[in-house]
Amino acid sequence: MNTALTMETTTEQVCCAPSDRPVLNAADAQDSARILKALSDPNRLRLLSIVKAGDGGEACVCDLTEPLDLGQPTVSHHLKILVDAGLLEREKRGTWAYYSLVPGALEKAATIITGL
Amino acid sequence: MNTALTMETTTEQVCCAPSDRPVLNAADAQDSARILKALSDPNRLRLLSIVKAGDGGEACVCDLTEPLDLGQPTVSHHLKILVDAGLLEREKRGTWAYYSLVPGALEKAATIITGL
DNA sequence: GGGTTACATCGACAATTGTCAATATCTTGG
DNA sequence: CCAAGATATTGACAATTGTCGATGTAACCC
Repeated sequence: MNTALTMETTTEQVCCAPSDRPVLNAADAQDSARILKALSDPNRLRLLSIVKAGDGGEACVCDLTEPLDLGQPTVSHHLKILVDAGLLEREKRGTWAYYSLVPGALEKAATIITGL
Repeated sequence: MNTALTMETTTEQVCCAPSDRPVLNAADAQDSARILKALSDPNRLRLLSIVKAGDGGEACVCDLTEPLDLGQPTVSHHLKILVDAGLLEREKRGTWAYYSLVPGALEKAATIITGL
């Protein structure tokens, strides 16, 4: 919303002087939050874990529906969120859709946190 | 945290170890998701960034309300979520409440992601 | 004590989210 | 082409979330 973060020269320093160090701006924060929001659901974390541990680092939806005890549309929905966040990639082979981790995506997501 | 303590006695490694791989179970997933959920909001990310960049690694609410363009109750609400998640700690000095990062908390949160 | 300041809590509200049932789409096999 | 299977999409719903205004609380100052 407010992309204009103009620093007005206020002379009142009642509490503690804020230091002008590099601070996450609103736009970058929204970008980072979108990725972390995809990681903030327990079922999606389990999906990533199962995919990562899967044979060949991939898994199809039929392998993911059962261990999570969720309906198939719900699993597809979560997978879509993870793909949109750039964490998973989808490859369709025949009737099945295989999901695998995007290389380096999890490390990049972790860097968002440590690099705050 | 590392549950891989099964030091196998020089047995032959099969290339495709079948079923029981270390996959995140439901309880751990919920724990991890709670921490990551606290990090999944852009304003909370900015709060952490401002606190981290603040003088002495801390900041009081009066320094946090203005740059986020949020009301004071909303900032307090976000700060409570971050404290409950174990990411921030609160210290009251006089009238002011100073928030600072819990040492190692961000790194631990990042490990949740990379260690999936 | 009374007023002011800094922060927390409460109650309400709209927006978002996670889930499912139903349906659509797409691929393979007969 | 038709049937069956795997996955995606849609629509609906309850639950959660982010935000604000009003109020409560606690510490400081006159």
